[in-house]
Amino acid sequence: MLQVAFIREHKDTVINRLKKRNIDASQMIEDVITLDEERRQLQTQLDNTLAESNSISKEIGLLYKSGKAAEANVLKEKTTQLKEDSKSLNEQLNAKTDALNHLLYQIPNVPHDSVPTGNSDEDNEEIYTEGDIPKLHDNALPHWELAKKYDIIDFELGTKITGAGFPVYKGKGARLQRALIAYFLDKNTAAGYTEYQLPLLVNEASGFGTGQLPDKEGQMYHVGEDNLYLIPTAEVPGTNLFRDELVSENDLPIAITGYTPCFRREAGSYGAHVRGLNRLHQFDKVEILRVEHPDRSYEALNEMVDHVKTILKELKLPYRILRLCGGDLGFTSVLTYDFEVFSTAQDRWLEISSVSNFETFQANRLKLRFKNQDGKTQLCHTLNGSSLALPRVLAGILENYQTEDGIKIPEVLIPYTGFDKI
RNA sequence: GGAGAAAUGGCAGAGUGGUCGAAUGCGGCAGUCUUGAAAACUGUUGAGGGUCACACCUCCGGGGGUUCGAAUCCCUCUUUCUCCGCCA
Repeated sequence: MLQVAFIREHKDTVINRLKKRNIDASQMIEDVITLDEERRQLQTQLDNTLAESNSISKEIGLLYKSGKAAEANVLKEKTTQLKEDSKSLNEQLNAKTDALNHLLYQIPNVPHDSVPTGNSDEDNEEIYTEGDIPKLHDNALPHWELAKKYDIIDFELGTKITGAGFPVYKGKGARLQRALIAYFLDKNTAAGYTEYQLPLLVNEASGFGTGQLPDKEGQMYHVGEDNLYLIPTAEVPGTNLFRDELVSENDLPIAITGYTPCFRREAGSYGAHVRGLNRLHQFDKVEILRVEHPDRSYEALNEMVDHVKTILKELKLPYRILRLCGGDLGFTSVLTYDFEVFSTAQDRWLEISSVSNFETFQANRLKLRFKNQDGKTQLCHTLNGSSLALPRVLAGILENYQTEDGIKIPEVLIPYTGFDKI
């Protein structure tokens, strides 16, 4: 969430930048400022009341010590009113703080200056393309047909044992998945990211820390009995590693990577665009995640983009990079680059990676800070990106690498699969 | 799952009703010494709110209570450790 002090000092910038998301936040921003002022007033009143009551208590202690019990008892009566006052002030303060926070949770992050204004994915800005779109033979198939033809992914079996959106990978399909995971992790660790294996279920505090809670609980699977959530992305456990941490400036940057399955309810998504591997309830993803000094978080963002580029280049998949417009930008993000692979058989672009800088938006909630050279504590910047999401990369490989007599395996993956063709 | 013990600053660890935001050690930072470093010595060093700056307020696992006053007493939750049971 945004910092109140920042809102107070940059009111107009905040309102103007939020217009990029097509929202008029002026009323909310005014309300935040008013609530915060009221909150601080109450805080001061409460502090003064407590200060008075503290000093009387000290006096009482001294009087008892010197045997003046009668005088002490007179003072005791004075504290009764103070106690009532502080109790009521405290209740008011809590109510005010809750109202302020409730409002702050509803305000999305302030988009970067370079983010284009816009409503939908049509307004995203294409900033880079690479790779040739292959010319496929006449009988080229979309990946869900290929999956059936070569018996490598079984969607019906998944539906039987769990439900739609839980595919079963078989034989060379399963092996190709494992190869991709290992390949991605190897690329990420070679680039300096430390590999982590993270819990797949998280508690409420973690969901809250990365912004899935409150409000978006409907998107996560919930284990009611233990009040745990299945992670929708490794971002949740990965970022929460640093919740309530005060790191040293020398510890920065922190760069981690992890493979996890991801679970998303995707309530309300149906239709042709969710066929096959395009949208699933359970899928695999390798994530990269960084905690950065505020001065170099954009440099880090570019490094992450370059890193993903080299992977796609090695896989020889045609892709493009988009700068997301305000309307398509995630709630917590300042600036996001989406990577899309061209699916030749479906004749459409498939999103396979999303690389974002959140600046202090997550760190503020997480209380993830570092001590700067002046000894002051300061919020870190957090960033993350997929490197990469499996199903659509798999779909891209299957569709773009198909030939009349089988699907070729990208060269860099052969050491991992142990075969060069499906 | 049963029984017992514990949770204190970046870490370790003292503190059982008032002058305790908290001894001490380690670590960090600054300095002295040194060609430089190490060692030694000296000083300094928790977080949040608030203020122009002070003052002041809050925080000793979370929440609640007793008391004029709580790190300290009571209730409750969570977590950790030890023993027993179960188990990949």
